[in-house]
Amino acid sequence: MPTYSDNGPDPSEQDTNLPPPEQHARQYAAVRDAHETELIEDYVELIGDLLDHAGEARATDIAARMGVRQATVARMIRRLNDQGLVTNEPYRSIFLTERGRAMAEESRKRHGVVLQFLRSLGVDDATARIDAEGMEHHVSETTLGIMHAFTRSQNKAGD
Amino acid sequence: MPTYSDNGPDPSEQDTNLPPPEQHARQYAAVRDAHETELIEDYVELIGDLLDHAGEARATDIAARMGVRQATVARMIRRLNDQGLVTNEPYRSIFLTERGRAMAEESRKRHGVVLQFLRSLGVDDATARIDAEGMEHHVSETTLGIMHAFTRSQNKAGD
DNA sequence: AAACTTTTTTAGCCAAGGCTAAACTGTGCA
DNA sequence: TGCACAGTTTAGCCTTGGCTAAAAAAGTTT
Ligand SMILES: [Mn+2]
Ligand SMILES: [Mn+2]
Ligand SMILES: [Mn+2]
Ligand SMILES: [Mn+2]
Repeated sequence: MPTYSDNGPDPSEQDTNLPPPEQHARQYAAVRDAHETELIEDYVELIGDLLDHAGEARATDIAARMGVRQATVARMIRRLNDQGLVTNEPYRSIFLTERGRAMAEESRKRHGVVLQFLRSLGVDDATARIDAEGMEHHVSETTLGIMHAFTRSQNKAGD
Repeated sequence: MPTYSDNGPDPSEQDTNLPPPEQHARQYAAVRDAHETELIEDYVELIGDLLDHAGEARATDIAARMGVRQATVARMIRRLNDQGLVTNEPYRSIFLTERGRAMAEESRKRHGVVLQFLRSLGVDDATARIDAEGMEHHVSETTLGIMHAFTRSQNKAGD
């Protein structure tokens, strides 16, 4: 029977106490950082998916899948171009740069790990897809590794 | 050796195929919805925590823990007041309304479930806190329930 | 009591990310 | 060939959530 006496703080206390202010602030700062890159990553990932599955990435399709207006997409494409993630010429389809492809691949992989993890936890597909879309940007490398390992062990057990 | 022939779509295909455009759009819409309420919830939750642990919630402390400037906090407090979540008088401490208390309690609970879940997955405390701060807003009720059940079963197994 | 310090508030700047409306381009069909 | 329609771009509006700077109130010290 384990005791926690000389094993760090009492775990029941760990929940009710606030972390020190600086650590607390770093938590929120990490969330703000994630939100800065989140949309960019989703656009790049989506463009990569469209290129792979539909052969080309048109603004109309991006708008339909993002659920926003074309004007919104047009401005975002300009921003992606400014950041060196896509190449595009007026009235033509959009392509990823080398950097864009790398980001798309990264995002696709991370998104997949989170989605599979939720599925192997027992979450239904539609819900898992919704939750993964938001969660993926807030999962650290550490947690991602643990999720991946968990998924693998689950799938091994159930084959 | 299992076959997937009459068992729905081939699971290996489930990852590489895009969902239909309308479903895809709903995923991103859900993320946008979550982001609309996210900050509000974090403020209300933090104010509740400060009231419980420090006895009062001062703008300075909120700013320090949020990692933002006081001017930013001041404007957010006005917004919370407009939304009927807090009461505040000039140069005095901030209090939660009935609705505010309810939201704080909700958020606190949900945050706790996600944090405990990550811990029981094996994520270290500091990382779990950072990830939970962002993930909590993107976890559906369905997934939350599954996380809670998982945590309970883990803790039962390890006592 | 006066002076100084801290806290709070207000005003105004900026970028991001939604929107509508209108102009422009390109394509396909009569 | 010409024209209509679909797709794209641009201009300009709005809200959110950061920021700085400066004014005003409250609290503390001498
Ligand atoms: Mn994604
Ligand atoms: Mn996403
Ligand atoms: Mn949070
Ligand atoms: Mn988020």
